[in-house]
Amino acid sequence: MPHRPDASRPTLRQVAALSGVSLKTASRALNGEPYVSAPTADRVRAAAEQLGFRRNAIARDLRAGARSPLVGLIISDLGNPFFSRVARGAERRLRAAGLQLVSASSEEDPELEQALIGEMLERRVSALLVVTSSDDHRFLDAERRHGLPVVFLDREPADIVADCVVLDNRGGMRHAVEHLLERGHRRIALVGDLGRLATQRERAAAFELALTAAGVDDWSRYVRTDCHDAATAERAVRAVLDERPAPTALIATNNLITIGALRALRDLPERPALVGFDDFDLADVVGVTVVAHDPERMGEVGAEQILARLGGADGPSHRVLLPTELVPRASTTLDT
Amino acid sequence: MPHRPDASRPTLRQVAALSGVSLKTASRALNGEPYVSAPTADRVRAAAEQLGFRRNAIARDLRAGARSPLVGLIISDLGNPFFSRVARGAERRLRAAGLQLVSASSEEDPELEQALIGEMLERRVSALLVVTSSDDHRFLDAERRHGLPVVFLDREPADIVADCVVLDNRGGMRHAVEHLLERGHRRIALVGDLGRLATQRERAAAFELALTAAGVDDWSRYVRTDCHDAATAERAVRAVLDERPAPTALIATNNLITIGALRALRDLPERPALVGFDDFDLADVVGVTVVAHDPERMGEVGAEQILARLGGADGPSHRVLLPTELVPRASTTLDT
DNA sequence: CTGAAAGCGCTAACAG
DNA sequence: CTGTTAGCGCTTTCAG
Repeated sequence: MPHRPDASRPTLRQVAALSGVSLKTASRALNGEPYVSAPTADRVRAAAEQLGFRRNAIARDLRAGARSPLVGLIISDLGNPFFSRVARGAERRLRAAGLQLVSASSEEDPELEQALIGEMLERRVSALLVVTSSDDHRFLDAERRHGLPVVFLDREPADIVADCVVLDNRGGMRHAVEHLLERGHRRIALVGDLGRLATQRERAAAFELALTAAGVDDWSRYVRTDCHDAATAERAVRAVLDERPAPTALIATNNLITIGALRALRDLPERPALVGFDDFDLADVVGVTVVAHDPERMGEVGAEQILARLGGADGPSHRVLLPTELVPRASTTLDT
Repeated sequence: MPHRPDASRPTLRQVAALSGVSLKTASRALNGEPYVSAPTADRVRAAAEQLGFRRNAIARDLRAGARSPLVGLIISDLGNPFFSRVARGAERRLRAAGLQLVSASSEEDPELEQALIGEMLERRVSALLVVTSSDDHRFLDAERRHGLPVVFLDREPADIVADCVVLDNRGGMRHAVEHLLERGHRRIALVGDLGRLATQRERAAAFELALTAAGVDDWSRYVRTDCHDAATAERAVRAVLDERPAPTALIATNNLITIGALRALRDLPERPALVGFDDFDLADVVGVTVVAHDPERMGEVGAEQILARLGGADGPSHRVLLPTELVPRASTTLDT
């Protein structure tokens, strides 16, 4: 089918002309405003139908310097199930309020993140949800002061105070460590994501704290970080298992790392215990103990904060802490 | 942080005023157009910076009846890893061409799908990528004729001829069946998705064909369809395994169904062989034979077709068939 | 190199 | 109930 570059679409003016009314009357009829007689409205609607008219939202949004009914979501990677679920939750909640989600992946690159946010600001999105990879949020703060609701998801900014929805990373990690300590493990390895991510730092700090509190002080030799995909994690796990004495248990700080760990452990005759942060689709089937939480809920709560701000809520910044739950499964309850 | 409803943003006019030039000169400077002296340009840029100016893309796009640089993607569920990967692939390819992806979930509801498409058309997206849940595409066809590039992903429309990118569903299913037949299976169960989906119908048809060709003719008693989530699939699998004589093998027609099947099979003393359509994250670890393919590639190829059409390509509709590959793993190669 | 005028398609005011 | 006028913020003519 040939693509005709600009087969011009009918405008409201043409609909008005065809139905023999003024522009404004046509506008009123199609927007279901009051003060249009039923027959007139019908005539206009018929004309619109006949011409295949579609209101031009660009023009509509421009009117009165209005913002568009779009809400931007910046995530590190749409392909990661954790983030795609966050997106789904946000989309659902926003749609119910008549807003539409526009998401973009920053690929964990602060510069790309800034560029994407810039594009969204130009598009005059009504609000922004951001899983930040950056540590400099001054320019966003300026936008916020300009009246743009911004909610940080999953990763709390260190340099500004803002609305955010984060997981109970410390509590989750503490439970994971205690769970292993209770089962007699003392040599516990930690395989983690990029050290510059807030979530990662919190989880690592809680790991250290819990072990130190239990009197374990050579924990640091079993720590590996900066694994940002399953393949890197798989190698890191193999490496840390080569330490002597070998760790008897392993904590993976997110879903991707857990997958890498499972690959590394697959063919081992004697597997260390494993706890993964983030629940995932087959965790129950594979029998992996996890620190579970609800990614969709994160998106929903973020969307709700946005809606509250758009509705005029004026209070101080609000920080929502989402709970985590340790789900014990075979990877820590069976002896290998 | 208080949300000031319309703390008006600076406009180009204000930038021009501050830098003492005309509107048009400011516009030229900020858009890097030629014919602006370097010092003038610098002055304008400084003023823009100082005011925190951001070009208003709504106004820009309106000018010249232009379309927005947005491309719409309609998928059934952003939360499904298959579709989120398709989205990622499309996003990446489009972004490289300066376009931005806007995705929305139709939740497999034809009416919602149509509403979402309508919104995108109003927003004047440059093109549309759609995983359709509907069987009526006349209105989309009208838009196509109006000059809007539309590419169907994963599911080919039955009622119109259009650009599309689909999997080799028949080939994939045939290989799955043959793989099982070669291993001596004759009683093969099929657990499938909603019967109204094109992919599902193709896969089911190929299943029937391959079995009939092999002389198996009581295949239909082992077929269960309309499972659209893991929980339903799990129940369907349990039910079909209760048939007597029981099936010795099972084919799950997509990733969600495979997950449900794995849950159903988990505690069985004697597991039937299993082949799943769609590869998934832990298929290797769990050892599930799958009909694999590349969802990101689907998104990329779709995006490329869009770009070609936007670039003026004028040929007839193009149908791209993406290959599938049978990846044998323990679920069909080990005897239980 | 720079500026003034016109207008994209629509809706908010204000008349009739 | 309906029509006219103005203008959102920007870019495109077309003159300086």
